[in-house]
Amino acid sequence: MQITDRPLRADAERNRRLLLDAARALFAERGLGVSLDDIAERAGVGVGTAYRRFGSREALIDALFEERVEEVLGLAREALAREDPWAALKSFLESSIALQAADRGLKEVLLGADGRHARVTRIRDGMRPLVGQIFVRAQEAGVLRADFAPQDMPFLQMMLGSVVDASESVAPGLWRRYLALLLDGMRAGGPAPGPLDPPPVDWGQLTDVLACWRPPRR
Amino acid sequence: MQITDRPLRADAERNRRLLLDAARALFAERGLGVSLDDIAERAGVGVGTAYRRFGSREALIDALFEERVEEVLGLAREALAREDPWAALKSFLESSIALQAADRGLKEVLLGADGRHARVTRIRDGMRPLVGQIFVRAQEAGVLRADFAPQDMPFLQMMLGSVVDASESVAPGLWRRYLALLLDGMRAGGPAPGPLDPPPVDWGQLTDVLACWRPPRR
DNA sequence: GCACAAGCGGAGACTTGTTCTCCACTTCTT
DNA sequence: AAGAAGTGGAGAACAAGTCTCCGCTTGTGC
Repeated sequence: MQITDRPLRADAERNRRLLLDAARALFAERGLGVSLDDIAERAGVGVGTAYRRFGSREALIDALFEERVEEVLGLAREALAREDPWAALKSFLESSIALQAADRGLKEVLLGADGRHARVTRIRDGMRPLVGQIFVRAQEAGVLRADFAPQDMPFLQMMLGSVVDASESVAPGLWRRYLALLLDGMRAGGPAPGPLDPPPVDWGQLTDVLACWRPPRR
Repeated sequence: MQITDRPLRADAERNRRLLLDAARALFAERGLGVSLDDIAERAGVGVGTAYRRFGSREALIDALFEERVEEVLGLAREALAREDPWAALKSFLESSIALQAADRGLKEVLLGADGRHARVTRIRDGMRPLVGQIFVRAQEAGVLRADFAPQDMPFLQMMLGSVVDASESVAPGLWRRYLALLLDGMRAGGPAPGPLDPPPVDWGQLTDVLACWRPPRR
């Protein structure tokens, strides 16, 4: 474990960056489950180097996601900045799922496999009031059904996340179809729902999707 | 591997049943991932016995789920027997998710982790026309939105399945809330949606749910 | 340039968790 | 009572990960 803050030698610093970059790419594409060995290989350095630099996979994850907390909170703030309360809700859901679809690792950090961890509670605490505000505003404007609650948010993420996981490689963006469906269910009053945007997958694609569906761990 | 069909000795037959029963219980509660060793332990017999009787975990799974295909198809037929096309759709969704919630192993077989397998295609082929009929009937009656398709069905199962997995131990039946939401999104015309039936989880429960959420395998 | 602390690579020890084998022993069956 | 059938469970074989160790290499300061 590296503790001192004496500056690293130039080559060591370069390797640190290579590792961080490799980790970011691998976490994004395969989730937090990737081994430090895999990351080291991708970075083109030995495993030993990876362990000397970060001590453990956990520490590397912390180093990586530290910087991204703000990015996520930013999406909520951006959504809140919109005039129209419904558009705010919609854009928040859309952008946060898109972020999750683009980065499996981030999704796993946010949904909190391992909720005890500080990195999770930090994000969650920052998020809660913002999400609350988005919801309340939409409900006061009468566009979001009154029996909906901010606690429902993570479940929407979960549901759409499961579609992302299953279908992203076969029909990327299919999740938007089900987001549209959910939004129609969440809408109170207002105009008739628009058409379900991405069309459904065809039977062949469906077979492919199900062929690589995997049950959740444990 | 047991191939001959000469009748088993009485004690061997009894052990076979014990194993099947133990497997059924364990698959239901923990999914297809349980090891044959675990099953043998639960059954109160040695591992050797389990392997002599079934040859492999796969063979045991086949033996077990063989008999349940009909049970699942039965749900669809039962739903189709209903007068009201919307009630048929609703009850089919409800009963099939309830079945999945009660039996993780069955869910994994149906959603097809391992779609190449014969047991899956059998169910799927039997299911397709029935689901198609339920959908078409609801659409012709003008109660199901026209841009919905039978291929959407497995994704509904997936989405609700992810809620089941995450929340069943903390807030059993919470999935009904999101089923109600989805149904409201799927409905065309007709009466205003009823209230979202189970209320949302509270913040404490949500923390518990997220604390044991696990990302999908691989 | 040279000395040497800092850093490196990656084989392999260790861990955990499976699947499956083997065979001395026990139990049914006739 | 004999012997065929069946049993249990230690442990071999494998898989996939985490992390250590140490001989060799390299950047840095003088």
